[in-house]
Amino acid sequence: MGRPRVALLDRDKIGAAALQLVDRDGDFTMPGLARHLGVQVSSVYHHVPAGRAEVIELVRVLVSHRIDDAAFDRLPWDQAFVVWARSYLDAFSAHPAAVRLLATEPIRDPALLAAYNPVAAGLCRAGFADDEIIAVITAAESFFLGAALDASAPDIIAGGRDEIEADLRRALDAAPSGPARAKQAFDLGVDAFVAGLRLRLRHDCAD
Amino acid sequence: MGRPRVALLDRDKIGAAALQLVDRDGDFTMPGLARHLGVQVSSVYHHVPAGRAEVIELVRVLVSHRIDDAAFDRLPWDQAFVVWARSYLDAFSAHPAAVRLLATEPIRDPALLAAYNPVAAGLCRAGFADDEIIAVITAAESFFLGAALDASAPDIIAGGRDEIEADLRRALDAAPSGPARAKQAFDLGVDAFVAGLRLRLRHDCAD
DNA sequence: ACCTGAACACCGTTCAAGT
DNA sequence: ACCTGAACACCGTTCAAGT
Repeated sequence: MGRPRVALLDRDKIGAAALQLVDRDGDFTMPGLARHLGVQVSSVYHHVPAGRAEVIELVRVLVSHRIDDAAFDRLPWDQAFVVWARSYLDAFSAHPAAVRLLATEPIRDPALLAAYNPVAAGLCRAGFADDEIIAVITAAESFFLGAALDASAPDIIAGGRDEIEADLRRALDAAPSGPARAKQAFDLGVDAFVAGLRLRLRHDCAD
Repeated sequence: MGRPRVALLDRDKIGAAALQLVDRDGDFTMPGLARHLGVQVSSVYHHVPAGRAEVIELVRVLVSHRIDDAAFDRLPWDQAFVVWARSYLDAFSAHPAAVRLLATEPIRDPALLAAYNPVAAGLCRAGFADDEIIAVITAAESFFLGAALDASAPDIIAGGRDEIEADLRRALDAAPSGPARAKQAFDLGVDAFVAGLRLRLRHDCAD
């Protein structure tokens, strides 16, 4: 067939198709992606020279798109932080299977780094020390990612409770089940983390 | 050759060999694992019917072995929490490549669940509400896992700073580099989280 | 530049066959 | 029970060849 008069493929189509497959099947393969696009595998590689890893980065951009870090420009830092956290979990929870794909692949797109601008600016205005801001962002994101992985994981198999003792059993029985479990843990974590940061900010001022 | 007079393989050897390969190569394959053990692939499957996923669980047990949750039996909860957190990160940092393997695979071994007994008991004695204890543990572990992933990730590519604005740039310049970066973020996160939990505990008592 | 078609080395898993 | 040897379907990636 050779070169078509209008290009059949572009990076946007490839990323969107990959995300679609991940949402549907929990994963994607390069041949499966090509099939889904009605094209040969080698055609995909022409638009995505780094192969599968690059496709995963395209998926990352699509999934990360809904993260709202602009709240730092219009709200006090602690309220903005909660909005940021929620939007982060929401963005990843909308594509549970994608989380496992994105968690282990290092971020390649430097443009995604720029998304932390409003966060850094907000934390700076809040009074965090210059040499602590990256640590705050990193710790927050570590928690967000871990929570997203937790939320995307299949429910804990409560079977085989033989070795579980009283305290843990009572805690397990009292805990909510289903999606509410992950949500409670996330809200508690965000709440505790922000409260801890608030305290740290106050102590810094006292110095 | 048929059945040997003494069994060549057992689950311990398989797990240890897999972890060794992961530490050396960053990953393992079933054929590579068999080769490393001087055996045919099908022999491995005889000891590990669920295949690769089961081998990963063997690796998880080996890596998780050094997590010290017994501190909750001998220290105040907040001090024990810090010991637990540190040992968790240390255990995973000793096998950085294994983290990516373990993060995405759901935990299958119910015996690993029993390891939370001392944690649950300690948090219960500390005064946390029954229906909050699992949330505290889950939030903590989400953060630990996210931090372990962060620590095992290759260093951020600081190149292409075109889109990075002043605040973020100043924060990046002031932040430590190398392993110290992940460590600072982890310590700050643990500190803030524990401080937030302490506050929550105090509020509960005031009710 | 953009796509096809065919190929390569390799993967996870299975299964009949041996002792 | 425990291991061998061979096979299956499939994967990620590459490359010459077409227009």
